[in-house]
Amino acid sequence: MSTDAPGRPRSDEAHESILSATVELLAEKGPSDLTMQGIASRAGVGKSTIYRRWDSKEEVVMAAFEAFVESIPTPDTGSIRGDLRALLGETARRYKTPVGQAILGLIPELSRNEHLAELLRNDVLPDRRATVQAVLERARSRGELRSDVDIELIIDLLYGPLIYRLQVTDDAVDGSFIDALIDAALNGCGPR
Amino acid sequence: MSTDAPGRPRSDEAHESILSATVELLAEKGPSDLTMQGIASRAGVGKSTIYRRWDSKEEVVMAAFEAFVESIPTPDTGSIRGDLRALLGETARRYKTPVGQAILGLIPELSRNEHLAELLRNDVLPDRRATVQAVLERARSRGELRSDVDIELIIDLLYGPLIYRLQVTDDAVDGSFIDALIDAALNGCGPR
Amino acid sequence: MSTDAPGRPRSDEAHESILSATVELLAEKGPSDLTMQGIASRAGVGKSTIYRRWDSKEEVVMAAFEAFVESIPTPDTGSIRGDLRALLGETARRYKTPVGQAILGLIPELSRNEHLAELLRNDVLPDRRATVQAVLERARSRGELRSDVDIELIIDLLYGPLIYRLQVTDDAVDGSFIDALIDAALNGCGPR
Amino acid sequence: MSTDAPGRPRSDEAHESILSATVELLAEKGPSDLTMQGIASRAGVGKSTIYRRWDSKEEVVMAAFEAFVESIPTPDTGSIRGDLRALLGETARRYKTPVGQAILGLIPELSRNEHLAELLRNDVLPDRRATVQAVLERARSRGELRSDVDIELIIDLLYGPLIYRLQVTDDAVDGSFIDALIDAALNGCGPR
DNA sequence: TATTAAGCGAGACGGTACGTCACGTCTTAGG
DNA sequence: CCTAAGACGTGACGTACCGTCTCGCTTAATA
Repeated sequence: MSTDAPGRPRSDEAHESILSATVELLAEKGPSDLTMQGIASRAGVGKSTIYRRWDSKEEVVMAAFEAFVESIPTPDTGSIRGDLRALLGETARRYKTPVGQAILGLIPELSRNEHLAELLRNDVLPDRRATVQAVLERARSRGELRSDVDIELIIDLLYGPLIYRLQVTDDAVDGSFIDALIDAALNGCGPR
Repeated sequence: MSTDAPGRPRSDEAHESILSATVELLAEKGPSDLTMQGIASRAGVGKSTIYRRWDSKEEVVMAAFEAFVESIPTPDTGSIRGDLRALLGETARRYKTPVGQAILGLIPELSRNEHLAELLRNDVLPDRRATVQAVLERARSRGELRSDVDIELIIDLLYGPLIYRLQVTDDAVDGSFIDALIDAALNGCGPR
Repeated sequence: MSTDAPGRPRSDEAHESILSATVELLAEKGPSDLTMQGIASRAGVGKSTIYRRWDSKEEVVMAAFEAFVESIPTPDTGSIRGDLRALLGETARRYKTPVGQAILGLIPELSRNEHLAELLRNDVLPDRRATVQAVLERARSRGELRSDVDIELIIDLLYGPLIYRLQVTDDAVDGSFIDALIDAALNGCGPR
Repeated sequence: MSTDAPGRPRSDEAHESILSATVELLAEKGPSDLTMQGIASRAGVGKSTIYRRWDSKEEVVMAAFEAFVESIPTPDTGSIRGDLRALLGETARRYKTPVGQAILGLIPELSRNEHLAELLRNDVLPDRRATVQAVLERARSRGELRSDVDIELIIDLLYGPLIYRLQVTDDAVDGSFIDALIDAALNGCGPR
């Protein structure tokens, strides 16, 4: 008994080489110089092999993104400050790589492409949320956080400024910025 | 005596109808269906009349943005919470408009297009910075802020999460979020 | 003891359904909309089953032609006029059918495809030549033709105008045209 | 007062270089290796400049034909045999050229493409008819033809065999064939 | 008042990428 | 070794925009 589809199965090799080629070309030339023919020839593949799997360039890029971004490991340094410093540092580091830059370049696509947005919101963000949540739970049990803190809010509070700097102002995102950011998030800017 | 350039002067009417057409088309069809020919024919203008004024579609959109988004008035409600609530509420409202969406879509272009980045960083951001600074100065003189607070940091802390939500997570950016954001920025999430 | 090739023998059923499908599709959609995939799926056959038997689409079509066009029976009415009228009438009738139209459509392929041209010239034309020759020999023995008449020339003289009308001018090819053609071929257009 | 269309006029230079490139490539590589991109780059022209003028490759080829095949001059040798020999000889010569071959290849398209058929029947055939008619009228006035001869029939009788040979049988179309053809058309093949 | 020089709407220009389609070959599992 | 199915690499198709160029025509300041 067989449950396979009839005919020649799709090539895993082609699948992967398409995604690799996409990542490489994004890193080398940026999203606006990414072409389907370019991906195809870098991957050693026909264009139709790409279109058989995805409907548009954006979907290919998103698939490449998913394949590329493995989960950031959950840090456990014993303090919330250490954990967050590790987490944000690694996040910043990744987004500064060429591929990370390319991924940032995809963000505005989210508002146009519902499928892409769903992919991100269902597959990528929950993963990050789980990591941050683990860190915050431990912090709360150590009394480093108020008990009523909203996890979504604190994610926004930490990642929002980080991505904002990387994208918009291009100000430095270094250790001292991350420390200041954590400090502000924990202590606030109001009078003590 | 005249210092005018010789020849027929550029038509203010054409200028404005181009920007209006751009805004209309952005609103109607979204940024990715915006074409120069589309702008030109909606505006009743030749394409070269557009290219005589701007170098690319992005610059037209940016100009439409500048023309459309007049400076947000500096609020003065008597408390930092009220002022920030007004400021962030208006900012969020504007970014939710079609043109605001289009502007958000230009963000990734910033890392590739130095001219665009300069436009934004020289013309738009300082304006906002001045507004926020005025609000914060008054707050500081009322004792609502620590004296050593970093104005860049607090801008990041307020606008970063806001834009992050609008762009990435598409979570609600409403009054209660803004209140929570202000609260977190002022009081922090750490133990009291 | 067996002298057959090893393995599963080729399916006669597949063979015939390919040729039938080819004829049907030629009749329905014309040669330029004929695709191998179309033949295969109409025949309920895989593309490679076709390519195992023929090297190209043209050869499939030619094979379909051979299978479809059986030889026109040699008429014997007692006069050259009657014989030629029967022969040309039947030829015209066949070329007016959808499949006949499709065959006419293959003619220009002859100058590009040597293999196709050979097939036609070795298999189809000699057959026709023999038929015409039989008719003419009888006519000559009855004194209805000059003794030195060139059979190739008279074939050209009869079939050329017929096919020319069918293909090029789309003028009527009916009984009275055929009569006029035969008359002209026998008596000429010069003064009596 | 101006009757010009608005906007930049179409370039005659581009027009002609497209047709020349088409003819060159037909001659060099044959009709089946003729591509639009090939024509465009040989002509130093964008593909859209071609598509702005013609709807398909076939129409480009037809236009190249019209541009290439200027009208055959009406011969006047003093005898019908001489005139027809000149006319058919020149016709045969032209159809043997690469472009002529390409035109022959277009014939089956006539039964599918009404626009193409009209082009041929309105522009090309009447011209030829007029030429033949002039020759035949003179012949008739010299008593070289019966008075009741049907001009369409004699055109078919002369051109049909000629094209038939060129297309189908690939037999020689030379001086002696043309002489025999004229002789048969004038005197017929029946007994004297 | 006539000249002049740039702007104007229109639309053609040379390009380039798109997504589709058919080609002829290859690779499955099964007969 | 055949079969049906269908994926494969290739390459042409015709479309849509890009940003530039070329028309004939305003439009105002200058001479």
